[in-house]
Amino acid sequence: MDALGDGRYSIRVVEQLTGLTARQIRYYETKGLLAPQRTAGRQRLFSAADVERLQWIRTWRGEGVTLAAIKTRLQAAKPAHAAAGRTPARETDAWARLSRPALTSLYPVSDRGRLMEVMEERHRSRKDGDR
DNA sequence: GTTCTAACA
DNA sequence: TGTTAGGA
Repeated sequence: MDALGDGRYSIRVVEQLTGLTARQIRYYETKGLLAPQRTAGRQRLFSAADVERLQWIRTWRGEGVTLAAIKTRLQAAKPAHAAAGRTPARETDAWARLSRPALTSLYPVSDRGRLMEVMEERHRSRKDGDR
């Protein structure tokens, strides 16, 4: 039960992808850090964007950033222009700083295989020293 | 069988 | 946070 095939992931897959526990993921949602869509049965369906947000949450949390501060960063990073369906006029906003460059910095790899390895490493460190 | 919410360890 | 109860 993993890939839903259409860019949406079950919470279990998101656990593997982010190295977070389902408990944490649900908790972050209650804190308003993300709002994955739901199935009719109320099960969460995470988009790639949701996964990306969670990866940032995990990274920042590891740096000691509080959830409140992370929420602010994510809100700043949230591209209002995306919802508006147009390109942002200013490339100097938070979104521009936090998107491509930051992700590239976190995962300086271009092949999916290596990316999965990196995430797996993070997943393994979840239970111990990484906190 | 998987995920959900709520609540307690 | 982890874990479990009790449902959907």
